Amino acid sequence: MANKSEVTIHDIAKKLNLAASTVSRALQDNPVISSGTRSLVKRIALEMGYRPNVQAANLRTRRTNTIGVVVPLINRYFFSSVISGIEEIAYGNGFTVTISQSNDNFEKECKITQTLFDNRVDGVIVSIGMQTTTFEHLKLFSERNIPIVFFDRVVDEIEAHKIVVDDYGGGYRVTEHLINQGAKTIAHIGGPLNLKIYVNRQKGYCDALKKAGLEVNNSLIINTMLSTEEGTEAIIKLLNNETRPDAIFCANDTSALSVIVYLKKKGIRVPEDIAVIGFSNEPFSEVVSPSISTIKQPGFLMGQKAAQLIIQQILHKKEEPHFRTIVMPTEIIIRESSQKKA
Amino acid sequence: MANKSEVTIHDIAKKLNLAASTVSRALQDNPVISSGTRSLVKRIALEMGYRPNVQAANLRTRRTNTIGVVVPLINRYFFSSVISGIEEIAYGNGFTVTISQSNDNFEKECKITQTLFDNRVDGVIVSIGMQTTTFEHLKLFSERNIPIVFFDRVVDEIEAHKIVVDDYGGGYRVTEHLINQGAKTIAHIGGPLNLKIYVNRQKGYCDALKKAGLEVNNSLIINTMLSTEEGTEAIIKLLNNETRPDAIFCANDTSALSVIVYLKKKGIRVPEDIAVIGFSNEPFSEVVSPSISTIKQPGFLMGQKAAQLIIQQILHKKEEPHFRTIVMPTEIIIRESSQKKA
DNA sequence: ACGAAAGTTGCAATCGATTGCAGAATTAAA
DNA sequence: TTTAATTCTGCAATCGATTGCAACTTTCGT
Repeated sequence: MANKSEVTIHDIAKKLNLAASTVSRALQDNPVISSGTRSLVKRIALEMGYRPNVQAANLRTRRTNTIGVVVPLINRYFFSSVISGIEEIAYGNGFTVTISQSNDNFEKECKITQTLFDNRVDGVIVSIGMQTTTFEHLKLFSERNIPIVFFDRVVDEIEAHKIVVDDYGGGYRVTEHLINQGAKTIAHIGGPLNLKIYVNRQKGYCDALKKAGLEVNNSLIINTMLSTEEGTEAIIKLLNNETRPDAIFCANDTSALSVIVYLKKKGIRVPEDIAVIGFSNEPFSEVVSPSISTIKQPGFLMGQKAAQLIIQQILHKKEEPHFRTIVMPTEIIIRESSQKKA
Repeated sequence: MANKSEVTIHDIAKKLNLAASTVSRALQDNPVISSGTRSLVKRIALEMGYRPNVQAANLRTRRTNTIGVVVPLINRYFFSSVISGIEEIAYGNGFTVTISQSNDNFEKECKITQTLFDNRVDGVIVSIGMQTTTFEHLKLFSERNIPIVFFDRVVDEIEAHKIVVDDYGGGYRVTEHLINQGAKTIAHIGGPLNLKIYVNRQKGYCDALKKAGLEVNNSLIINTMLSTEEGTEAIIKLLNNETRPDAIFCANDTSALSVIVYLKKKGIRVPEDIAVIGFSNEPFSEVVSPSISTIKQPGFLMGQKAAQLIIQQILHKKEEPHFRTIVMPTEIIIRESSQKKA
C-alpha cells in the first residue's frame, strides 16, 4: 500500500513530537522512558508499519547477531542435521543463521568466508572442504577476534573449540565387528587424508586389525573422495586385487552403497561373499537392500553444542577461553550388509 | 595479529593523506580517480588488511545484494537441489544467499520472513510451509516493493513470478501408467489441500481415472502430511477399506517408501499385489528394493530460474513486470515398484 | 516553600561507506 | 600569457539507529 518504503524512528518521532532517541529507547523497552510513552510509541510504530533497519543498528552497535555456517554440502543428512541443531539454539538466543555450502570447493570456501567476514558475522561455525589444505582464509577470523567453532572436519592449525565424533572409535568398532563376523581380509575405502576424520577412521581400522593379529595390507586400502563414482572405481580395483577381501569398511555410506550396488550387479552376495559397512548413517542406509550397517553420528546434538559454544564466546568476548575439543560418542548400527553370521 | 579489529577507509585515507571519498572511489575503480592513486590505494588497502564493512555500504546504498530463501526443509533432495541452483546463479551475479528453513511450521515461517525483511534483503525466493494458509507475512514484501519469487509451493493470493512443476500432468501420467499396468482400483495418498501442488496432483489422478472410465472413489483418497508415520497410517486404513486397492499413487516418495515398507512387512508383494508410485524422485527411491517409480522434478533448473527472475526484478525495479507462472516439465521414471507387467 | 533526588526526554556525536557538488590543480586552447 | 576545459580530489551530507551526557520536569523530604 504505502509505497513509503521506509518508516524510520524519525518518522515516528515526528508524528509524536518526540526525539528519535526517545523512540529508540521506547522500542527497546528501556525503563528510563515512562511506560506511558513506551506503549504509545510501540502502538504507533505498529500502526505505521515500522520495521527496524537492522543494518543501521548493526553498524552502530558493531554486532550483527548473526552466525555464519559453512558446510561442504547441505544435502548430506549429517550436515543438515547439524544445521538444524544450530538453528534451534541460535533462534532461541536471538541469533540469525546464514548458511553457505562450499561444495567441497576450496575457492568457493574462501569466497564464502570472505563474504561472511565482510558482513561482520559475530561468529562462524565451520566444517572444511575436502580440498582445503591451507587456512589463511580462516585465520582472518581469529586475527580479528571473531570466534570460530569447528565441527567434524576440523583444522588442527587453528586454536578454537572443536566438536568431533569419535572417528577412531567408530573405525575401530566397525572393524572389530567385521572380524567378529568371521572376516579375515578386510579392505578399507577411505577418504582424503588431509582431513583428520578420515585419518582417524583409518587408524581405528588399522589398530583393530593389529589387535586381532591380522596384518594391515596396504593394497587393501584405497583413499578416494568417497563419491559414488570413486566408490565404484575402488571396488573394481579391490576385486582385481591379488588378495580379494571378504569384507569392506567404507568411510561413508555413499561409497558403501555404490560398492553394494556394484557387487549386486556382479552377482556377488552381500554380506555372504563380501560384507560391507559404512559410516554416517544416511537415511537411505536403512531402506536399501541389503540395509547398510553403519556408524551413527549425533548431528543434531553436535549442531546444538556448536551453537552454544559460539554464542557463549560471542557474549563473553573479553575472557580468553581455553579451547576444548569435544568428542561426541558414536553408535554402531548393525544391519544386514555386515552380518555374515545369523 | 593487529587487534585493530577494524580498518576503515578513513584509516587508509589518513595514511595516504587523502580524503575518505577518494579512497572509496579508488576502491571502486571509479575512473574519475587517477589510475596512479587508484592502484596506490588498493595496494595499501591490501597491506593494511582492509575489508569493507558491507553493512555500512548497504545502509548508504539501500541495497544489500542479498537474496533470502525460505524453504520448508533443507534436507529434502528437491529443496537442496533448488538451493544449489539458486546459489549458482546468485554468486555468479554478485549476490549473497541467506537460507532458512521453516520446518513446515507457520510461526517459524513468519519469524523468518520478518527477519529477512528486517535485514533488508533485496528479494526473496519462497516455498511455503504445509501449515501456511494466510499470507500477511509475505505481503510485507510486496507492499514494500521487494520482489518475491515463489517456487513449487506457490501462493495464488499474491501476484509474483511463480515457478512450478507440472503437478497436474505428473499426477495424470502416473495414474495413466498404473492403469496401463492393469490396475483397476487405484488409491491416492495425497498431501494437504491448502497447497496447490497437491490439489493439482490429485486432480491429475482423478482426471486420468475418469478418462479411463474408472470411477473416483473417495474412500480411496486419503490426505495426509505425507510423513513416514502418516504414510503408514494411510496404508493401514486402505488395507482395511471395503474395496482394497491394487495400486497406490503417493504424492511424495517418503510416503511411498513407508507404504512399501509396511506392505513388505505384511507379506504383500509390490508391485504384483499392489503397485506403488511416488513423486519427487528422492535419491533413495532408486536404491531401495523394490526401486520406486516416481516423478522427477528439475530442482536445480528451477532454482536457477528463480534466481534469474529475482535478480532481474531487483535490477529493474522501476518497470512493473507482468508476472509469469512458469511450468517446468516433469519426467516419469518407471522403476520396479509399479510394473505389474513385465 | 526550597533544594535535592528521581524521573523523563532531547541534543548531538557516532558507526563506515557513498555521492553530489564545489574547488583545486593540471593541461589545452586561444 | 590568459582563459577555458579537463582532471583530480575534498567537503559535507546522508543512510537509520544507538547512547553518553545534559537539561528539563516532577516528586518528595524537611
